[in-house]
Amino acid sequence: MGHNRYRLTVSGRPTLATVATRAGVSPSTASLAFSGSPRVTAATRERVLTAAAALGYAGPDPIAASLRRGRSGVIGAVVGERLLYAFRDPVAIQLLDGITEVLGSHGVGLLLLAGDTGRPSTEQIARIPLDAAIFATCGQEDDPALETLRARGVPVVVVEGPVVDGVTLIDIDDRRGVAEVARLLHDLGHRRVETVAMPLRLDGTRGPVDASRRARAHYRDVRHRIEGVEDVFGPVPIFETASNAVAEGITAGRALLDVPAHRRPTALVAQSDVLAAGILQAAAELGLDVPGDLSVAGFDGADLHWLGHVRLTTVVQPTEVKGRAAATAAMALVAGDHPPDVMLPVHLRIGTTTAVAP
Amino acid sequence: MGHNRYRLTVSGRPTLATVATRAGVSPSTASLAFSGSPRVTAATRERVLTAAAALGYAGPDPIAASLRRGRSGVIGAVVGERLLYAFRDPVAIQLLDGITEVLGSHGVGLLLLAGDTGRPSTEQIARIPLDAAIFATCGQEDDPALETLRARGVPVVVVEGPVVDGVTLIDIDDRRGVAEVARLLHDLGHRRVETVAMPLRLDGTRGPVDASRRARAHYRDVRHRIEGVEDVFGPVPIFETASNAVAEGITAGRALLDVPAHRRPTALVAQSDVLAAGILQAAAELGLDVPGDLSVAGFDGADLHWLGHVRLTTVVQPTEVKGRAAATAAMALVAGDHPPDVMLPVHLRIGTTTAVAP
DNA sequence: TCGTGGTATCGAATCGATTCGACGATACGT
DNA sequence: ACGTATCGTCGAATCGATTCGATACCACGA
Repeated sequence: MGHNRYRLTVSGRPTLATVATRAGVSPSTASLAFSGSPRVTAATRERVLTAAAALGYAGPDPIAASLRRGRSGVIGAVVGERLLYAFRDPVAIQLLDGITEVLGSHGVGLLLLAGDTGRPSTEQIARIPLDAAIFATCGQEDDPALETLRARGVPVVVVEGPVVDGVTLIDIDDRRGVAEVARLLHDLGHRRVETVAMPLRLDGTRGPVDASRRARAHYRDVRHRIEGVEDVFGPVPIFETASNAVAEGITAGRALLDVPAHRRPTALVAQSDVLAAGILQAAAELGLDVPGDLSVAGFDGADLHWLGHVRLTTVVQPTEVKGRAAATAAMALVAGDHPPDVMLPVHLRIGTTTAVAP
Repeated sequence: MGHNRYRLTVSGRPTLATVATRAGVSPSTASLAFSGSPRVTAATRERVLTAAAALGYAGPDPIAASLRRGRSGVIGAVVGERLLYAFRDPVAIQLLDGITEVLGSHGVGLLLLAGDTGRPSTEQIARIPLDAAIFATCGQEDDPALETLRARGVPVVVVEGPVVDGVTLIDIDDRRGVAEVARLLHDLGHRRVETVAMPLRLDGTRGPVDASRRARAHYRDVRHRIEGVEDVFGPVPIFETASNAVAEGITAGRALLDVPAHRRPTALVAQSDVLAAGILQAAAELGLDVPGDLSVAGFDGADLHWLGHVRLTTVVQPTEVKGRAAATAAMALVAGDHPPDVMLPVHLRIGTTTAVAP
């Protein structure tokens, strides 16, 4: 038999060099064979593959290939909260679904960056090889994780997050969408309207929002959805929830609806369908008829399968498209391109939860 | 200034060698400084860190470190279905939450391996550097992805999946749990009992299960949950759903309950809380009183926040613990250990959906 | 027969860090 | 003052593949 001209692994699993030697070719050729390059003869490729099979070699080590290629095939999705909470949000799930759809078709994997403290640990970001990161459900402004990633040279895509230089933004027209629903309510004669907001900051605060609190809001989309209401009604009372969850919607609903009828709002604009669902539940508890006594509108167009036959009036956003756009932008960044920001349209969907003011 | 004794990167981002040169130390020392080794003086570490800051070097490249260390810091979670469906399952989410809790504390990331075809693509598995993989919500027997992973030498943990040699199994006592709930129903006088099963295979089949279909079941837990009922009642009719979703529970409920009263079961044992929730909805539609006319039991102990005040009788499994156990086992495998299989206990939780037979 | 063009394969450099054993210097004990 | 620990730093090998430019080979035409 031929002597070994290439360094072989001392022990353990075979490497490409082992396979090459066994097939009687150079490592370079073996590599070409595995990558399916047309520069290698079918016969040679066959020999290499046979040798690999004989040695139990399952293909080039992804880590080594990553180093050489300069990319790992992993893209991170930053979901600020711990998984359990983040994934109670049907919008988050659908967004990630859209992302994986695109990434999967490129053979790239999606890695979840979560943190019970609200941020993924810097340690994690430092240790894990990421080709790019997508800020999915946590577009907090002034995010330290975003800074860390950029310092490492990891390209970043932000979904409905802060406007940062050099970061691709995938956005929807929150403000116009909410304004449309507000316009609808106004046309229906509503004048006592309040809005139930998603958290302005992740500090567990819950309750009416004053000017100073509002000025310190961390999330651009939350601000825009407030402004949309104000575009039609001018200043309205804002009730902030501690998280985007049904239970929070219930709490908010009870707080706002369990008051004397003359002070009770005739319509509530929730910043998400999940919150709206909670409000509906609170209204039912209090014996209020929707939409007879109260109109309720949401945002997202999520399919809340547990809502039963109620069709929520809402602003439908193309969540899955948003996810695909984010992933596509991320892939472009990895390829060295400079994808443009994306602004996606939203549209009003009128359901059975809004009617003329009582 | 000193001449460069170490090879520096020709252009682009600085490397550890660049930093080392600037700090006037060797690359080895710089590496030690970054890893926080006690073998390096505080003063030296300071010099290195200062040099790094000056150069805009954010720390060692994770890919290169991965190659040298032989691990990537990424663990894959195989969720068979596409994300959108997999994450409608509250149990899956809670399981993943438990997993990330442990992984996060080790600075390791969780990568989702999904596939709308039902399996993650082999291509993906080949390209992405994985230290280990956890089969989370798809313990299908004879899974090609499992084979691929093992061929690549990726350690595998299976949650409630097939029994495979050399693969760590995290299991719960499905059969005993279901038997307990069946015993309860039996003691309550129920004799016409049927069971609503999760998919036996992922082929979209829905309806009564005959012997041949049952023999071709792909999932061990599904089989065990059937056997648990049979342990008490002997052979019972089995209705298979096409997926573990509320809508499927509704469909099953309608099929089984919309029949003449004398043929209608007095109790239904669902293989999951999600399916049970659907059954409850179907029963309500048909005007059946639960638990007056019909007793319903589930499995999982998931918190279905949309169920309202109904407390489902169910078999509670420690889902989050299961996730933590899986992640812990995965970490052990990465470290070269041979973690033992784990069998977790379950317990019956009696709610308001079961009562004496009518 | 020799030159030329095209092609399949090969060599060697390279990606960027980690780690182990070696080495020099300092401190200490006698 | 000299031998010996101790401690901090350094050299060099190594992880395993990819890729570009070079080379060897073959066929073909003049």
